[in-house]
Amino acid sequence: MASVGIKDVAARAGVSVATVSRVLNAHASVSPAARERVLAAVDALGYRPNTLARSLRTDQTRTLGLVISDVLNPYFTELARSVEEEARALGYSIIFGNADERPELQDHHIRTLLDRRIDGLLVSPADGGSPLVLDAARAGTPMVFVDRWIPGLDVPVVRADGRAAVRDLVAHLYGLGHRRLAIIAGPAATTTGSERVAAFRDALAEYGLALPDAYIGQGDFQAGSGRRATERFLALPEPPEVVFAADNLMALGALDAIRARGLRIPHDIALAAFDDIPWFVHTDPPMTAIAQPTGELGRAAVRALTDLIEGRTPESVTLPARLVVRGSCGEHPTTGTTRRSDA
Amino acid sequence: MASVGIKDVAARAGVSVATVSRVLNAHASVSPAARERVLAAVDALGYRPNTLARSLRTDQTRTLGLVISDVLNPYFTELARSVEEEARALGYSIIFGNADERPELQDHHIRTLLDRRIDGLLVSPADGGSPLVLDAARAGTPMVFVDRWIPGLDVPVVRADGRAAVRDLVAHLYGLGHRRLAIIAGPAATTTGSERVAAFRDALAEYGLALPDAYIGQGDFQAGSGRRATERFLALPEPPEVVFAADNLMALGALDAIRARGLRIPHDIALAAFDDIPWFVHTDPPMTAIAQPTGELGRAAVRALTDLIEGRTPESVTLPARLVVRGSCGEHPTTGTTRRSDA
DNA sequence: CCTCCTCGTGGAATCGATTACACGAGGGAT
DNA sequence: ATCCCTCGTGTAATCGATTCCACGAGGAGG
Repeated sequence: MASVGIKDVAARAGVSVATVSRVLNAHASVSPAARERVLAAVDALGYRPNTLARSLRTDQTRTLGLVISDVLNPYFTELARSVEEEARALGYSIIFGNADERPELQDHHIRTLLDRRIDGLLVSPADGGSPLVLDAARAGTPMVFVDRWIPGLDVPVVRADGRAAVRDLVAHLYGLGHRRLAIIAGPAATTTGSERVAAFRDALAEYGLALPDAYIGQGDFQAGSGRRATERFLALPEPPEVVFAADNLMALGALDAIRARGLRIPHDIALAAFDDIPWFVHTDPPMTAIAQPTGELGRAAVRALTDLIEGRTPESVTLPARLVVRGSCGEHPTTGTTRRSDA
Repeated sequence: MASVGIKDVAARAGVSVATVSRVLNAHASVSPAARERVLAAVDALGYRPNTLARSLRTDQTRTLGLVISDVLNPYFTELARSVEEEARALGYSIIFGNADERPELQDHHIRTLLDRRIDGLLVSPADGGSPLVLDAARAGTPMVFVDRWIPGLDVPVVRADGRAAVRDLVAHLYGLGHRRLAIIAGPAATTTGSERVAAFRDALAEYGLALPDAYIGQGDFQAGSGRRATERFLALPEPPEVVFAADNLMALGALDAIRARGLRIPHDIALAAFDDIPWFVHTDPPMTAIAQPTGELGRAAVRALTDLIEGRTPESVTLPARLVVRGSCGEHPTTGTTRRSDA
């Protein structure tokens, strides 16, 4: 039971704990003979340093916290995966927290992570201004926002810019003859929630199209809200011809609602989504979507955070998203095909 | 910068650190007056106990490790979510590790988790006998297997039994007139990899059907392998009429391959999958799948592990999986519909 | 031969908590 | 009045590492 500690190693190697620590940390001046004996003892005893004790003493954990908005969202799991990968390559571990799009759960995880004395925090804030996040930022906790951010804070932001892609999407829809376009927005308290609506409205304006309030559904980035918003659209006296979901889960909900009504896509109504995921190639019909460079974002975010931690000065990063046209918005008159891009 | 410690609280409250610790841990005998002053000081200073120090001293972290096979697999993210939820309700935190179906990565994470002195480990082993896992189990690390397991170890297992559902699936396929049935298996080193093939073979035998080697594709539970196995099936002189993928990602790969060949489901070939996910309702066509009670499994696994940690004796849990018929295997002659179940 | 570095090493303080033990005050029983 | 508990509290040891400082040995330079 009593796990082996540095003292046991020292005893077996016939040296002091100081020397053991020195060889373990590649510190200066240890004789080859001593090093040899220590290494042998470590090996024989199967010694593993206690990271708790080490971190307590050195005041660093070589651990990063990542609070994502929703584990069930494939976009965020891909992000999480790339974050962990890059962190591992840089010698850090990641501890994840899943906010489930709930601010109080987000705060719970941030609190836990801070209590664990992580070296830095990667957050995709579920709301616009959790006091905890603000405090942590001001208290100097190394922090980087990824995907979403909170304005007015001196915290680097790593994200995708979807404005151009949204413009491309609207052009595509307009070219298909659609005029009544609706959007299912994310929470207004999140940057991605409001920005995507703004980008959509601006793009519509370029075509002389308005975005009436009735065509803005309030969602929360989860499937259920996409379903409800879509049902409301379909119940309108003049329903939209296109529904644009601000993330992939709300698009899933929209699919549910449209299918439940017995309508066909894109014949009866068109659908498009922000965030591209592998399943969109195989939905019925294949989904036109805006793809983010997710892996790049995750890696850039980790690099920014480790820069911050190790005393370098990171920059915010903005990468472009791009439109991937498939069949869910209708056949393109010029090409006569519903499929322009797939796996 | 110097974060506030228990000493600062003690000083401000005019008591000793022992007293502070006692009120914080709801220990016996502290006068109401002292408790009051301590609480006030904690509040005023924004004191948070250092979990590293606490854990070092008490030799417990109230943290569980969960090593999942693949974060990109919706089945495992759902599992992870329910595990975290139940653990939180029980007062534990979860640290995740993603093995990406790679044994060496799995071992990396187990090593890291053990180094962090987690109180217990939840594993879905990516291979049949990592020495690390065996050692940890024998060394008495509280451990529970979930979904997959390693035979011959005295470790509780929480999993779904798919045998009955697989039998139902084969009955369904047979009833539809299919006779040449193929399977894309998971790694033989995993229990789920070999069990699902065995269940499938046994069910076929009940109908007097054989499972030739050529109809067993070797996959690794990831999309790419599903694609390759399917391509091989399709290149056969006598290709199967049905492909049954042993998990949802390989089914995704199979869809890619089938689509790339320009074939139609279920007209040219039928497809079914183990693991049901929300997207399967909307694939083209909707996917017939075997659904596991994922949330139940996660919760049961956490309860088993905490039982183990807290000195109770947990039991292994086996829950039944069930068949969900949709359209991907063909129209049912008696019902004349392709959709029997959806969202 | 003496002095002065450098090198390898060990002793002991330290990180921030928990907790065994000791101790003094106050109250009840005799 | 004395004895003995109980209650509230503080002192100090402890968890397992890292690291400052001191010290002795040995080599180089004068």
